[in-house]
Amino acid sequence: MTVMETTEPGTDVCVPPPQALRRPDGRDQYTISEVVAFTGLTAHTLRWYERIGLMPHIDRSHTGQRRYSNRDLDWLDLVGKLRLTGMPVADMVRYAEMVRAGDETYADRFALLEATRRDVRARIAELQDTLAVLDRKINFYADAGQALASERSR
Amino acid sequence: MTVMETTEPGTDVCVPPPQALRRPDGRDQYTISEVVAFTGLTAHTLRWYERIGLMPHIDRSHTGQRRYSNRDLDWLDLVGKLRLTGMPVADMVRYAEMVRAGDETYADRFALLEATRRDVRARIAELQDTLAVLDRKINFYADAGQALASERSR
DNA sequence: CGCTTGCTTGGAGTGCACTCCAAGGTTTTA
DNA sequence: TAAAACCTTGGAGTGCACTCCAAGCAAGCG
Repeated sequence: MTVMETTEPGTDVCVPPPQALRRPDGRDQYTISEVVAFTGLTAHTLRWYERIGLMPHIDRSHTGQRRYSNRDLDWLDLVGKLRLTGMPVADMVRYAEMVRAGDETYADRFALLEATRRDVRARIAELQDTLAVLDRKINFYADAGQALASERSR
Repeated sequence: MTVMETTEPGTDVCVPPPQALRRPDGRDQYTISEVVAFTGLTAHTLRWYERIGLMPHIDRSHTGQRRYSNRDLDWLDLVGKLRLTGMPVADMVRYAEMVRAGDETYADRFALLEATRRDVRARIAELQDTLAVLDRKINFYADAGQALASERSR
């Protein structure tokens, strides 16, 4: 009875989304469920993105169903990337608004992208720092494990 | 009258925490507000970490106030690093429980650290991918900005 | 035609990680 | 010694990013 539109929550142990399904080009009209398959987002989330102004206007079929274009999918790709950087959705909405506003926002958009790039570089540096800590700790655990093992066998 | 224990929310535009104040060694007793200064966490968060089992038992003064040790600060450093990786607090709690449980959890802890390292590497790769996208977009914007500027001056 | 599957809406609910509050006891500074 | 700053608790509140629900319309198939 109920709509089954979640992406299976069972077996997502080591698989990302199933390669996020490359979209077949040659078409420029996709239903929401196709977009779900391409992006790994849920239909809920896609509609929510639209409500909060994160999406441009999405075409509709004659019966009112959403028809996403390749352009829309490109935008969703960018949104996905920005999401990975930890950028708040509200900031992305502001960016989307600037895009809609047109040419006079070029400078601001440019600045926002550069600031984001700076943040991403900083986050990469932090993560590499963390990686170093993990490496040290893992080596320590490996050694300690050795010690424990030899103690046990003694 | 009220407790003033937030770290000033006004001017945090480009400063991280104020270098997170290196702790002066030679001591092994710190009040909660000193720990706030060292870690950049709020006192609220420190107490919350304790409630949920993320901290080992923290010493108390004879009147019941918390006295953090260097060991505790080291643990908070690790927690901070893990937090940067996006590890959920619940997972950190599980790790803390394993540490408390002792030797028989060595293998599990080792595995958890290695899995985390794998995740961190993956996230770094994602971010570098995103960086590439941003670079391309920024170059595009720079060119388009040039075009606009020359158009305006025409 | 009926059945299944898919899409629509606004609004309410969820989970996470804090964040704050009130009311009171403690410690430090003047 | 008095005022100011700091610490304690349990429980309630906040903000974000979804996530779900009910009720209903629509499309394809045997």
